Amino acid sequence: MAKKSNNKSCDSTPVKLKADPTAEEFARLAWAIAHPARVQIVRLLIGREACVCGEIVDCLPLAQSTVSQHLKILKESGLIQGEVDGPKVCYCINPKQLQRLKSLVANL
Amino acid sequence: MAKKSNNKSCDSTPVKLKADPTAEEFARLAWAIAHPARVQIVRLLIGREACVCGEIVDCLPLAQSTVSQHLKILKESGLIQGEVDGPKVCYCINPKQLQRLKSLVANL
DNA sequence: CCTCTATATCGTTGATCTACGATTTACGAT
DNA sequence: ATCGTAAATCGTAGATCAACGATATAGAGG
Repeated sequence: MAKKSNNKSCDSTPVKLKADPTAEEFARLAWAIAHPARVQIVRLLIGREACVCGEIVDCLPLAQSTVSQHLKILKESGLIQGEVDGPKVCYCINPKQLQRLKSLVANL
Repeated sequence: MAKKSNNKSCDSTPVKLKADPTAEEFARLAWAIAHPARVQIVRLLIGREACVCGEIVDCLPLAQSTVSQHLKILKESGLIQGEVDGPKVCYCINPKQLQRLKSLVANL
């Protein structure tokens, strides 16, 4: 292929950046925590090791169904895990995925 | 066991968590970078010191107006800065705000 | 079985995002 | 003054989010 007459490359990339899987993973994780309620939930779980869903609901000024939605989003991102404990559900941080997020941000 | 009629505190917080300014700042910054295109823009600027808007557009598979929108979002978050350079605009990272993001995530 | 509690899911509403083409604005050069 | 280029903004359409109340589900206990 002929070189472009006007070299409009960025860095050493000759063409447009394709969908970068790392960028997408980064964006997915960043988005999961990109809401004040979810930041608070994550912080709460980091500080408590584990927490029953009802306690989380009591800590936030949101309806139970809304909190449940946020928990679902965090769970889908892998940042937290939920474990059924009788009629309740106990949530905790997933240290591995949290570390992944920290690593991605630290290496920016 | 009597129902904990009023003691529904999490941790040592006696009542519902109010809107936490730090959580909101965190969410705002995380949200700014919570899109693959914005991740790529930030990475590009970190690796290049500075970059003219047109080069960024050429690096992404998006229309110029869309890239301009993403740049605006990043600029509003403080993560990047734009400086007019003749008819062009030169963007660069704002190291202070990037450090703020890193610090918030690292201290999770 | 029935009931109570805890949680998830459904359905809806309004707000916000994302993308684009078209237009406008700003600046340098002719 | 006019033109051309670079960038921002406008206007719009479709998708997704965030919040809620209502409802469904699952397990514990009477």
